[in-house]
Amino acid sequence: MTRTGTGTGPEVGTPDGVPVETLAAREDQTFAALANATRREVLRLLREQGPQPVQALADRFAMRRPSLSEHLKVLREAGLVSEERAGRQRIYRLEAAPLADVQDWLHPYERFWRDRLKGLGDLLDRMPDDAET
Amino acid sequence: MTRTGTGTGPEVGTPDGVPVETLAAREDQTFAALANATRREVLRLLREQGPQPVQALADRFAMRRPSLSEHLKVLREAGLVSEERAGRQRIYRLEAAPLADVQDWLHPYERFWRDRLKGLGDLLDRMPDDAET
DNA sequence: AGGATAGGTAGGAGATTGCCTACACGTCAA
DNA sequence: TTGACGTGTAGGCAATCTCCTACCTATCCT
Repeated sequence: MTRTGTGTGPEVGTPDGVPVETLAAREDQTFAALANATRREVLRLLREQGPQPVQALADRFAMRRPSLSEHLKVLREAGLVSEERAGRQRIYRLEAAPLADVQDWLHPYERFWRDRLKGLGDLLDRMPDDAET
Repeated sequence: MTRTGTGTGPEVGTPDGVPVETLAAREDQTFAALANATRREVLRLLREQGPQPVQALADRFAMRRPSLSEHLKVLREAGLVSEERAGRQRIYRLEAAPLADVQDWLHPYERFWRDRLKGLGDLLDRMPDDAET
């Protein structure tokens, strides 16, 4: 797969000057990290019970510790967790910033389910996103 | 991997009586569908340009039509799109309801990035989710 | 009826994922 | 210092993903 952008424009960058390639890659990494139930569960544990060392997390899963370590690596590289070294332990902490990007991603879809639930959603199909009044 | 729930409780069902297994499976399907950049782009196209037949969508991607058909199948089975037959065409339409579930999933994380951006996020680490007030 | 158009399905190849067991490395305690 | 502890990494293996090229079915037009 080559084109992940609009599929049309030249697409050199954003208004901020941030290369789109980077943004798209980060988005991809975030969604990929969230695609796994174990990793989502790790995020939940860190959220509900605060920062924890690896073994405490591993105890909650039916898999060997090295496997969980790999999941933590994916989360770390996606920026969804951070690690702090404390003696021979590494304390993992939730870093929710990338989830804010997911919420931003969701935003333009919001009116679709809100309007539809109010029963007047079919209008949307004749009035697409880029044709606002 | 066996446990995708809390990792602790008996977890027989929800307050609504809906089996948790079904909910977790649906969540998994949704996140898995969103894990692919092509599929996210399809959703964006349907959102910005309204319902379209398969070929119109396929024209936007650097891949063969059958491959896109498979992506549409994934999206369909995740409930993110619906198809309506019109002659020999099949019009695909965005169905955003599962995205509302994603937003619900995001909610408990929200205060993490909001508070942290305000610079007082470290408090959260001493006051985890299930210890409110 | 016969050809063209729209799109789903089958089956296969190559890459990626997710698990495992072994092992390496740094830290702490005796 | 020596051994135990806490984690990450290497390498292997089976399953899944994502793309492809046929191929099939259904609809429309002449």
